[in-house]
Formats: sequence, structure tokens, C-alpha cells
Amino acid sequence: MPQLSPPAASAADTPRPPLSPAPVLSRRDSVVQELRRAVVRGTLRPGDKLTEVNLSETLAVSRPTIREALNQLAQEGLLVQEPYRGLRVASLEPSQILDIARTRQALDMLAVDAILEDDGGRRMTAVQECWAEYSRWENDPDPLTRHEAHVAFHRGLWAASENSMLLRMWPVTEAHLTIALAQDQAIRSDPARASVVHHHLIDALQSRDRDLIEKAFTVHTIDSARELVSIIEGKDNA
Amino acid sequence: MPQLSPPAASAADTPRPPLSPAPVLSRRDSVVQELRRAVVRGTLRPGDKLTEVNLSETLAVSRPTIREALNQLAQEGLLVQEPYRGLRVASLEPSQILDIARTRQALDMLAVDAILEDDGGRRMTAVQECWAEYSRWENDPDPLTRHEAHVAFHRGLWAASENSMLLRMWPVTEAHLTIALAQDQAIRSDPARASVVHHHLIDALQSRDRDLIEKAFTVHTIDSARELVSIIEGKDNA
DNA sequence: TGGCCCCGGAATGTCAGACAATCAAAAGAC
DNA sequence: GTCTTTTGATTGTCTGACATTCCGGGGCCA
Repeated sequence: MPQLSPPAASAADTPRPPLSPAPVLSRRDSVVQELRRAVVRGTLRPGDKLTEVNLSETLAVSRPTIREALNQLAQEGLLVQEPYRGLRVASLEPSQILDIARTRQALDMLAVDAILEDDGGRRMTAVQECWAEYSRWENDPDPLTRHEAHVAFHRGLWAASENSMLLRMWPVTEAHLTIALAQDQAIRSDPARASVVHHHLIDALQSRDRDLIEKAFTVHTIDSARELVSIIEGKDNA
Repeated sequence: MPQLSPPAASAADTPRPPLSPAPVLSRRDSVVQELRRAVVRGTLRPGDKLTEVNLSETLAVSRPTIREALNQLAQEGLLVQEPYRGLRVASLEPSQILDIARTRQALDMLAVDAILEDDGGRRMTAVQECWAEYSRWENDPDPLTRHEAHVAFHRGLWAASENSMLLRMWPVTEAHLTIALAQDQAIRSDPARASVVHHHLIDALQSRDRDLIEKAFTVHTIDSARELVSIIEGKDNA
């Protein structure tokens, strides 16, 4: 049975600078955050079963609240719900990992086009700001912090495009990204490669050369996915 | 205060053929369906306020269950949640309507590429099946049935692509599509135009000519959105 | 021995009722 | 007339309970 910490503690010890205006997450959001982080950390692994009463005791939160959090995560796709049988941490087939990559590629390029089309350069400025934020954390010793910085960077790109629909689709995307990375720890623990790839990304973006950008995103997204898939399939055969 | 019917009744009187294997939706799903349909019917209009206790009484379902349904719809984007202040039916700015159209266009073409790439023609067969289903209902006298057929058709296209990520993104897409159409009743009540546009779509798809398909989707999605926006802006000025 | 049916445990799905936290606007004080 | 207080409304959360559904084990019968 995976062990989780109560959410009240973890909500306060966020290593981020005091950027949050102090909205002190609701209990439900704390639980959501705690579960997401547990997946990133590897405390919860794809396939693990979660029960409401169990989490309720472990996290010291009532069952209805836990339930709402689980429903939210299931809707995002981080958990899968089997009616009357419980919830499990989602796991992805290789084909699904490629689906995610292709879809992200399409949406990333949609964001890129919006960013490049911008008149006053406001959107590109937003990109640079979120890149600056990313670079502050990209080499953090804590893998969780690196992951959250990575996620925030890509979300920031979509936000910079000022396309409201992309932001609405982000939670689903983030959930699947998280699962894909959690699926194989080896990938997640290669910060150097991630760093290089992201530098290429931002360089390409600043060149404003669409083809170059597309290639950089392909390396980042599609190639990584293929690599991950081959690792997983190799492990299955072993 | 908009009037809604209890979900138990509406769940049973679906005019669809008995295709459902009899999963008899859970109460929560019944509430979700009822609220969605209320928006499509115009019983609930963008900006309308919903309260938990009120719905609980109207629909004869307990508050926790109502709450779960409302959370789900808020996550999809059909409702917007103002903390401690209640929920309202979402309403869209013109720029958001265009964002939705652009995003759908990108994802539709992603689906199209997958369908065209298919080796055995299985995916194109799936397209034809969902087109057949659509044509059975496209001229139904009930606008709700037409809307659900329309939605099912587009969902079917994404499903035919066999891209799992697209299916996960569908609920968000459907919610926004619903709001956009609910925003102006005039658009929804032009079944002839919708029919023509969809015939063009399917013709283009069967030609397998990617450029032709892209143009057809542009007419369907982008042009419709522009039209809707100009109607809304015209109404604002009046 | 082997297959079918029934039953109990376990978990979710749903309900009722209550209290605390929060926000908005009305009521009151200066 | 403006600021402060109060109050009402609504959500956020909790406790406890019951109904529903699924899985697997034990008993019955051939």
C-alpha cells in the first residue's frame, strides 16, 4: 500500500517563491495536488489501486472530499475508474503514448503559430518569461521540482498563445504527460537531455523560423515518445 | 428560474433506438445529461446561475450527487465556477469562439491524417458508419436530436482516427461547441445549412484529397465561427 | 472429481443532515 | 455620505448510514 502524506503539510512546503497570491487551496485541491505529486514521485505507480476509504484515512480527509478529488483526476485521465470496482493509476499502451505525442505536437504548433502571428510581440515576451521561470528550476536537485517546472513551461507556451481552448485542454494533457513519464523512471531521471532539448526549443522559437520550430518540437515530443516506447517494449521482452 | 425535469424520466424517453446495452446511467450521469440537454434546449442559457440546493430540489437528487455532476460539467467548461459564489452556465467571448474553431480545426485535421493513413481502410469504414448514423437523424424535427446527432458525428470522426488522446479531449470540445451554439439560437435553427456543410465534409473525406478536406473543414468550422461572431457582435451593437 | 449456483465481503454509489467558511449586499454608526 | 457591521445566502466539508454492484469462495449436485 503506497504511503502518502496528509495534504495540509505538503500544501505549505512548496519550494516555489511566494508568487501565489495566497489562495490557500481548498482541501479538495490539496488532495488533487498530493495525488498528482505522488504519481510524479513514483510513490503511486501506474496500475496501483486506490480506494476511497483508504485514502480518506491516509490523508485525513473525509470520503466525499476524497471522492471529488478522485473524480477530477479520473476526468483528467490520471486515474481510470472501473465502476463499483475502484480506481487505478492510469497506465498507457505504447500506441497511446504516440497518440499523445502527435496530439501535443499539433497543439504546440497551433500555439506557435499564434505566438508568431502576434503583432506587438506580447506573446513572445510571455514565452520568454516562462522560459526564464523554467531555467531557474531546470537543474534543481529535486526531480519533482524539475517535473513541475517542465510542465509549467509547456503550459506557459500554450498560455502565451492566448488561446483559451488550449488552456482548457491543458489538464488532460498534463495528466497524460505525467503518466507517460511515470511509466518509466529512467526517462525522468535524465535532466541533462531534457535541458538540451528545451534549449533547442527556445532557440528555435526565438528565431521565429516556423520550420525550425517544428523540427525542434518533433525532437522534443515525437522522438522522446518513440524513445520511451522502445524502452518500454524492450523491458517487456526482457 | 429555469425549470428542469427530473432525470429519471428524461433518461428513459430517449428517442434513440435501443442501441444502449442497458448500462442505465448512474444518477450523476443522468443529472449531467439533463443539464447538458437543458443548455442545448435553451432551458438554461449562458449566464444563468445554478445553485446546488435548488437543483437538488428540482431534480430530486441529493446535494452531493448534484455537486459531483456540477463539478464534472465545470471541468468540461460547460459551467464556470466562482468560488463560494455559485456556478453559472458559461458564456463565450467572440475571441474564445474563434479559439475553439482554430483548435478544433487543428484536431480535426489530425484525425483526418490518421484516417487517411490507415492501411486496411478500417478507419474510413468507421467514418462511413458514423456518417450513416448521422444521416438518420440530421433532419429530425427535434433540435435536440439534431444537435446530439451532430455532436456524435464529430465525436465519431475523432473516434475513427483511433487516437485515444482525441477522445479524451472530446468532452471539453463538446462542452464548448454546445455553448457556442447555445449562445445564439439562430444558428442552431438552420438545419438545412448544417446538412449541406456536412455533406460537403463527407464528400471531401471520401475523395481522400487532403487539401479538399481541409477546405471543407474550414468552411464547416472556421467560417461558421466567424459567422456566429458577427451575429453576436451585430446583436451587441443593436 | 468437476461444474454450477448461491452467498458474503468489499468497494463504490447515493442519501440525509449538519456545521464552518466565505462572499455580497443590506443595515447601522459616525 | 461614507465606512463599518451584520446578516443572509451559498458553497466547502464532515459524519454516518444504507443501497447497489462486483468478485471470489463454499456448498450442492451430477
